[in-house]
Amino acid sequence: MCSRCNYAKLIKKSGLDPTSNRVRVLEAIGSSSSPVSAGEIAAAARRTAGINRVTVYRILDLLVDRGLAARMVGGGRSLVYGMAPSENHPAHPHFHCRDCGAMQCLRPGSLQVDLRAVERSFAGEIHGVEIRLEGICRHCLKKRRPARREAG
Amino acid sequence: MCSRCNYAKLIKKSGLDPTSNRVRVLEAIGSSSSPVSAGEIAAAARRTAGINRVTVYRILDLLVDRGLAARMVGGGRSLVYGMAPSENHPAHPHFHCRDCGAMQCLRPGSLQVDLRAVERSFAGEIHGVEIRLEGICRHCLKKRRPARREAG
DNA sequence: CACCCTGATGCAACAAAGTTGCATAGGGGC
DNA sequence: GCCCCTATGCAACTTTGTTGCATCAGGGTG
Repeated sequence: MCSRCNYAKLIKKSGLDPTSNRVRVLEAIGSSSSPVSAGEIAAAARRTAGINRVTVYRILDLLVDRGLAARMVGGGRSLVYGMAPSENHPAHPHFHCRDCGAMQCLRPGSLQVDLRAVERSFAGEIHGVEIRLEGICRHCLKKRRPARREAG
Repeated sequence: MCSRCNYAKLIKKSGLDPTSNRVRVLEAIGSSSSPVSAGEIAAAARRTAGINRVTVYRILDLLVDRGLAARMVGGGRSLVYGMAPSENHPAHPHFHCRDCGAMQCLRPGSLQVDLRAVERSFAGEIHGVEIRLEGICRHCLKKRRPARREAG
């Protein structure tokens, strides 16, 4: 989503050592236009240098834990990772297409929730919100009704 | 969440045969006060009669596919299942506690989103929305600051 | 009733995803 | 140099989910 982020700085700000592996993992997440799976992250990180599967999992846990990355459901049973909200990566809802399984990030702010109501009635501390839309993306819609104009 | 649901009828309405396994799986989901994992569902269903692991997975896929159940991320990497919105189970947001990992269902309607804005700008078809709050539940808050009154 | 078809289920083997324990390497302080 | 700490790798393992195939129950047809 963003290639001008200083990932090392982000990591440092969260109190972690910005090792090259960590930077590469976060970079893999941040430079993708939509959330990515652990496997894809490992593959991407491996393209620039060797990295072990286990290391990727451990780093992902760290990043999620420190609030640098966000874990969510992809299509089916898979889990995917995206950048957690930060300066260059504003919070945004996600859309999952039931047909092709693709996930996409929606425009930040395209969907607002009013947290104040819950905060009044809910006795815990709220740190974040994740909104996920489910449906059919425009590509799949087009495939389904290819002759819409003629069919009327 | 609800024990007066007629699960068999729900299943039938979706066009599926209400076999006893399917009813038991949906019942396991619907009678839990918070979303449950596939493993827990299998265990619950097994309490009333034998059921195979594979069958549970297959039924879960079916239920999710037919919109009877909803799949979401639990704590960490786990996936959990809850009732999809229906008559007796209105849509509601979920809360996940970072500390204890527990998930809870919030009151239906405690959090509203205005879909119209997205629908105007988004070129796909939206079928559903899932809202997930992340934070610390009140039990864990209490554990963290046990002597709040005295500490001031 | 025998026959056949269909869909649901079970079983076993498999594959993928994630985890654990332990060894090693590198950096900082003594 | 020595010690300690953390990050990483590696191999083995567990858990979770999937596939292929056999079986079984039910429903229709002769």
